[in-house]
Amino acid sequence: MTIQERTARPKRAMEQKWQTRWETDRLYRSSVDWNRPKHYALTMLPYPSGDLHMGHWFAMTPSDTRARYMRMKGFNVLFPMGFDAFGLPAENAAVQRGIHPARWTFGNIERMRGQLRSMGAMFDWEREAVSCEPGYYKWTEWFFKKFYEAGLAYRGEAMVNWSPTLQTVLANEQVIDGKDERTGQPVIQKMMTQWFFRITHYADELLSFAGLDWPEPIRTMQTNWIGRSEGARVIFHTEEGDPIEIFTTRPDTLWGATFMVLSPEHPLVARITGKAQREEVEEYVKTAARKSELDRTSEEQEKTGVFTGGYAINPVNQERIPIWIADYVLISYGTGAIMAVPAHDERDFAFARAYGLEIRPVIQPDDVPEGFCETQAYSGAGRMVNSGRFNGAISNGEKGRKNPAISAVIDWLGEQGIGREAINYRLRDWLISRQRYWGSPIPMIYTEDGNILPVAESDLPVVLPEDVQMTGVGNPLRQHEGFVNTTAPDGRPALREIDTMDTFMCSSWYWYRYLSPQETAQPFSTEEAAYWLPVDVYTGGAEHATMHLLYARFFAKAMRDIGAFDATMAAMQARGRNPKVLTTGEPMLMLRNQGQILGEERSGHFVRARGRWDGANKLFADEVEVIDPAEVANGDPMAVVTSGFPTAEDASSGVVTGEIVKRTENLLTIASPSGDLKTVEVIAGARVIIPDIPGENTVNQLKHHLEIQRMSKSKGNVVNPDELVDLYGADTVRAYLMFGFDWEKGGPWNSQNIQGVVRWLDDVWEMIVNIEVTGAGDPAVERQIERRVHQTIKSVGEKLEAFNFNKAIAELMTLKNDLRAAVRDAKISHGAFHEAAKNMLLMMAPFTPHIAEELWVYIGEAYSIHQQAYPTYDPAKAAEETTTLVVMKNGKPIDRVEVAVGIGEEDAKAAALASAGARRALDGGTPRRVVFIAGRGDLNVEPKVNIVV
RNA sequence: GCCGAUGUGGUGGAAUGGCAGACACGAUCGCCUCAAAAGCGAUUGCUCGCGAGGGCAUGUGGGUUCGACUCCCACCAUCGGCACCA
Repeated sequence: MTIQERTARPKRAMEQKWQTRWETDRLYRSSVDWNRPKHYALTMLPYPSGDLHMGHWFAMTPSDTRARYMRMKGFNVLFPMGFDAFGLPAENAAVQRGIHPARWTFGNIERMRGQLRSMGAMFDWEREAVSCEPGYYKWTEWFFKKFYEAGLAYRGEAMVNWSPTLQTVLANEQVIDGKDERTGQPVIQKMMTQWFFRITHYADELLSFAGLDWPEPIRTMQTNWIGRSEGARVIFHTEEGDPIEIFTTRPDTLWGATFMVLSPEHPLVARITGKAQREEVEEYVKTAARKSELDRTSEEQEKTGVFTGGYAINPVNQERIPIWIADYVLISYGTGAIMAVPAHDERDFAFARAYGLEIRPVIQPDDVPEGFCETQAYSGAGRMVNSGRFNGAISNGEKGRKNPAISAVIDWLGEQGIGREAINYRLRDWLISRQRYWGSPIPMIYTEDGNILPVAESDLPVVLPEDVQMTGVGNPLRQHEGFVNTTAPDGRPALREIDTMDTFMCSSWYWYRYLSPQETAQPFSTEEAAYWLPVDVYTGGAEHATMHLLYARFFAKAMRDIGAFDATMAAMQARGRNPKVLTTGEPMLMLRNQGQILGEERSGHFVRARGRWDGANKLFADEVEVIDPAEVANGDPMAVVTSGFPTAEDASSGVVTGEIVKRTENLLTIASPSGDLKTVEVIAGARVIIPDIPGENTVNQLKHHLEIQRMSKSKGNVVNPDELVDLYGADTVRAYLMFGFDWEKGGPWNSQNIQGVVRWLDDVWEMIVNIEVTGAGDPAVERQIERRVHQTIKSVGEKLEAFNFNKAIAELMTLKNDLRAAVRDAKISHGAFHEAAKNMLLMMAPFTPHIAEELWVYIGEAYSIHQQAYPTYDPAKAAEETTTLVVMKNGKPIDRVEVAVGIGEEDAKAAALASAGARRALDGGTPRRVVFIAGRGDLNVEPKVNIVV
């Protein structure tokens, strides 16, 4: 070994050199090649919010690593990228800063393109798609039109958050505590006619995940979201004869219905309300309109409701029962009305108790005495009672037809013409209308004589006009006459639909557009689709579990049913590929979710603020002094700030001490040693002393405490990837994100731990570039290195396939440690070292593509490393000769014995019992039992012997 | 509230029911240096013991098992989603 003159590991310049070269060589352009197996790797596309943040790197670079690995394993890989570019933040920017949504969006996209390139990912930029470009949203509109023509889109009523002040609809996130977040004015719930997609048509199909490798929790969440329940629809009538349809999963309890409850929005409410109750009912309806659905259905809420004065007739026994309204019944679920059976339903029970309504048991459990319904509802099995002809029928606690009582009652309801068997879903149809400007137009027109017609295909896209006034009041499209006024096919004037589409619509089909983003004749190219579809692996955040991923599945099924895949399937057939992968209507075969990167915890400045008290909790400060952490001897800054003051918050002293937990401009919130929060207003011209920062200090330099929470600009806890890339290089940032976290879990950012991957890459560089390996080498050490290389080839591959990026890098670090020890001890020849280094670089290439390429070329191998195959695992070379037999006493290890791999049960037990640890533990006695656990040579699992005493 | 997940050293995290803490960060000590940083070497879950060697430890409390971070039951805490943020 010879130490040469050291060359420091280059970072940004070297990385940019390779990025340019790869781009020039079109290394990552992917094209159809029927002679090679394809792999479509997709990662969720970003919303162009301004800057790429750590979360994007965390989502995309591991996905890139896995895509690169698949490429080295021989797949023809497609790994595209684009922008989900319509949405609310662009409108907010327009209203708040007067910048046009389009300019804001495209400016951000341009910026983010550059940031995405710095990752060194293998994105095929020729396939980039941007959802707010007419070439893209033409097809979003086209899908709407096709769905409409297929009966999958319709007009219906839905509640919106209506701001009377702004004359506009607000998003849920814009409503805080029932008030508009911007103006603080009240927001009401209002019914509005809007466009829906009939996703419920596919409810049953969406419950099937056959052939999909999706995480179990996601499948469970989707199943619960769809919420299929079996039961019956039953028609009650008011005394006046108006029908009220209800859905129940418990028709066997119909005889226990002692009242009905309508949702406050139910259309019959006004009709049945009696004169005496009118005022109270109207007041209640108004109050309910101010509440969110979440509040209304919360079990913690006190059940509220009012009597309408009306009565209904129970069709099974002709009983007259009162009709109430209550906000725990939602108009959007079932029929918006329920029969209330307080004896056998928790919520009905709580309501009946609160308003003194009758509770009548109709299911009698076998082993519980009479009066069992006095303290809580009973929802278990039993015999029907108080139910006329059905008395004695067994209700076995099962749902639907599996319950004999329910089954018998359903049949009887049908015979009597009172009701029928029915299935209800919690899933609601997809409301796609948005009363916003920055979205894809809905290609529909309204004629003078009241017809609603789709825009002709030749007239698509309906282009979003650019010359609008964004004021935050009203809908800008309504005020745009050139947009609103159009002509019907018969030449007469007509009005355009001014609602635009939910942005989930744009993101429900983008992976098809990636196939051919320049295509003008159809949404995607048939030839590309026949080769690449479906997506093989989709990665993204688990927060999209239900909505985006259900919409994506719905879209694929709807596309299938309108024939959008017919040509593609024919082309597949012609190529000898089974088109069945498209007939299932499933867009992605495999799904994996990453966790979230959170902000790093940071303590705030510990300060002494001096000034004048204004009441007990507020101080006007003319001086704020930060305690220098370096001066804190015992590590407790709180003790230092309080020292020297008799009482820290002594009213006469005019001093507040403690940690800044929050700062808004010149208002500080300070947590005092006792834990009390004090407000300190730093007056203009106050002296601010921060020892760390030389010169004159200002209040804006004071740091407040940061909790571990989502990174966001407003919280001031954003870690900027660009700065880290400048400092360490993209390889290091990529590797750290993959090594420092469990990818599926995420976690708080830690700026210290990145040193681990810095040293890893430094060591690899040092070993290959700065040390000349000479000498003969030690055959035993060289054999051991070869063994470790092959074990690592296997484990890194397995771990990457399983998305265990942190474990894969740990394996690579371990291999580096072993190789470095061999080099340091001069136990390896140049040839053996070269072979090991070559394999190690090939394994590193997917993770750290730039340094791998640089060193690959440095050791004299042919460019590019990214066109090489992943090394082949040789079990013979990986095999161990000996292994450690673990001797245990009652499951706890007490000794270890070196034995041959594959040792048999008898030999292992004998060796274990002969060990020093076993003799000590047994102390001459005999074990009660001896258990042998065989080793697994292929998995490097050691054999064990458990001695039970 | 409902649905889903998570909980392991000072920190990030490893462990098909079979050696808990791999791989790292940090810390401590030593080497190098005029010094510092970097680098190199060693130690590092807690605890009793001079030592050999014990005991205790995976959110809490139970259970199953020769053996439980892992499986089951109950509870606590935290995170994601709840239909107009994306």
